[in-house]
Amino acid sequence: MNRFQAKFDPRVWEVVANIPAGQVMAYGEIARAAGFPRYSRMVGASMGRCPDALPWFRVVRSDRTLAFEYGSESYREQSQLLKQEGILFDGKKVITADTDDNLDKMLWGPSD
DNA sequence: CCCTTGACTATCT
DNA sequence: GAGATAGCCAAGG
Repeated sequence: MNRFQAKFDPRVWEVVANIPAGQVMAYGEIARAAGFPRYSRMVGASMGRCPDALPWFRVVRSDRTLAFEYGSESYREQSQLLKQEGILFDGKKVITADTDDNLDKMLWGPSD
């Protein structure tokens, strides 16, 4: 087991694994959904060592840009995978079916 | 124990 | 809208 399994990870794993295809989620959103409101950086740190099974490419920044440097190899890999999921790009930003807050409701139900 | 670093975020200029 | 700042938590040197 790698460092991914440290402390809070199991929930993060679940949340990330449950991101629907064609949708993306921000680090902070994942952290919050997993029950760790301020752990966006920890999520990112863990994602860096995540197993292949995790759909890491569905994880983006809060502004919906990719976390990698624009044009880098990782960036292109992620963008390509996202495109395969049907996600389009608006320059550096990904375009999803809607905003990420509806994803929150998809996962946890319309609580409001 | 102090400092740096990191797939972050919100806020201010 | 882009760049700079401050807050944030954990891990490693």
